[in-house]
Amino acid sequence: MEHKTASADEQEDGAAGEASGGLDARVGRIVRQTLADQVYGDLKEILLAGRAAPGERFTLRGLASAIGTSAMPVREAVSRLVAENALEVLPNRAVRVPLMPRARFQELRLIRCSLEGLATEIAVREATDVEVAEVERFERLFAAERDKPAPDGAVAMCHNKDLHFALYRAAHLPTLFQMIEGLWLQIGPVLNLDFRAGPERVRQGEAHIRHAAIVAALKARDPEAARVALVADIWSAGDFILSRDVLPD
Amino acid sequence: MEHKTASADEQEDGAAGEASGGLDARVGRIVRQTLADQVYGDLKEILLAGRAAPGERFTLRGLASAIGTSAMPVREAVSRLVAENALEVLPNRAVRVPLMPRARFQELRLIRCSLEGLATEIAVREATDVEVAEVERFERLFAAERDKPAPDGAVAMCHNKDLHFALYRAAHLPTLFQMIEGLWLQIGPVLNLDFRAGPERVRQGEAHIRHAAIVAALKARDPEAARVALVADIWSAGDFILSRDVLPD
DNA sequence: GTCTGCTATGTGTGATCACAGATAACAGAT
DNA sequence: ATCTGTTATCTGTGATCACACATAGCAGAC
Repeated sequence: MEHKTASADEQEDGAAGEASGGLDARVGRIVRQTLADQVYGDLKEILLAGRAAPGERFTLRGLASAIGTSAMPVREAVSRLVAENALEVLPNRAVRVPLMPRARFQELRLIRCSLEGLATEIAVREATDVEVAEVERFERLFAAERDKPAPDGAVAMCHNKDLHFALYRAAHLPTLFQMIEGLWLQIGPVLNLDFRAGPERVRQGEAHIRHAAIVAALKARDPEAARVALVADIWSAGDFILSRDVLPD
Repeated sequence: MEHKTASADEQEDGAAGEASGGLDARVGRIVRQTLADQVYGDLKEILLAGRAAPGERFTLRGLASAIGTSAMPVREAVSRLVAENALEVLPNRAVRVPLMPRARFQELRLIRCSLEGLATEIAVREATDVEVAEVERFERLFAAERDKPAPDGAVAMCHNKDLHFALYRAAHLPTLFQMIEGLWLQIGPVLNLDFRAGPERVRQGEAHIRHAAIVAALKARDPEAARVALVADIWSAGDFILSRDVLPD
């Protein structure tokens, strides 16, 4: 029915009176942060940073006591992560970070190429100048880490993530961004295996070449070239991981 | 570390003894069905079938008493749906099925073209003969409903969904399929607006043309043609909804 | 009549308790 | 020594209770 009038007004504004002038305009909106949201964010960060190994198991009560809350918020956070395939519950009701069989890894790579390629194309067309500059900044940070005498894999991985995410954010498509984030949540634990493989990975890898190509295409506003470079980046990084024999099946 | 040895064995088999011969091999595995899973499935079905209007609000306790359980399983099910953007919680902590602003609808259409296009391409290459036959069957059911004197929009919509999902399932990529399902979960409530627009929508729509093209390309094993036809299907259906003025913003 | 402030009701959130089932350690038999 | 059956502990699941907060309804003042 009239779902249009039913809402869309209680979304942003709470003050029904005058819009500006008084004290009302100066107080920042308080953001509700439930405990479950907090736990969810923490687990997400752990997964994205690759600080959890595939197959690693944990318990609700253990997490709860570690954080200092009851099991309830943890339960809710885990439910969300399970819905996003970032965690899984075994038939025995045990919770763990999912394994990554080769087939699943290849499927995720395929999906990533499609979705992140799309985001890249659009970002190249829609990015503001400051967003372009930010992508370029992370590209330089990554390159700088690579050229160090003793590159730190974890730091490089972080810059890599920031570079990609800055690019995808520039597409200004929130749902697409969120879906990509969900994909990274799933591959995070294995990407970690890649970047912690040792400094030689960062050195001999072709990531910096792809990154340079992406940034060049971005500055030249060439969507197709950017997409091709990004797909090459994803694909070659995947090949490296597949070439090592760390994935089961 | 050795996450490989840590598991992958307690996944499928519970019997550690001999593989066959005894009674063990004949008993079917019991599937655990938690209450939360049940509620989750129910809500999912409601959303997919379009039996919930955008903006519609509900309460945990209300749902719980309607189903006959406590609020806890409902809470967990809602958490998952929220994580998938199929439901949303307002800052006031109210739960509702999300509104669909035009921009969001267009974004989802874009993502759908990318993901469902990918699934279609692969399905055309990977589908078995029985899967091809099943897609064709749903295509005929849809066409039959369309040619009736008084087509039923809901029935047509159901056949449409079955047709698409049978196609995507034939790609044999579980994660991709799940992501597409998540997208349909989000557009379900507005797709409903489309198909309930009246019989003339089913009649004058170009869906059946696209569907026929998809099936033809599938049988001819022409992935690119199938993808093009599918994208055209998604795009034109979206245009129809956009042309009506039911979406806010 | 309109607006302000209070009150009552209902909501989500989190804690705690009870229960079914799974894992693991252990005792006994072969 | 290996295997089997038992028991003890722990884990997820669901119910129930307590609390903070939002909304709606109502009374009072201007």
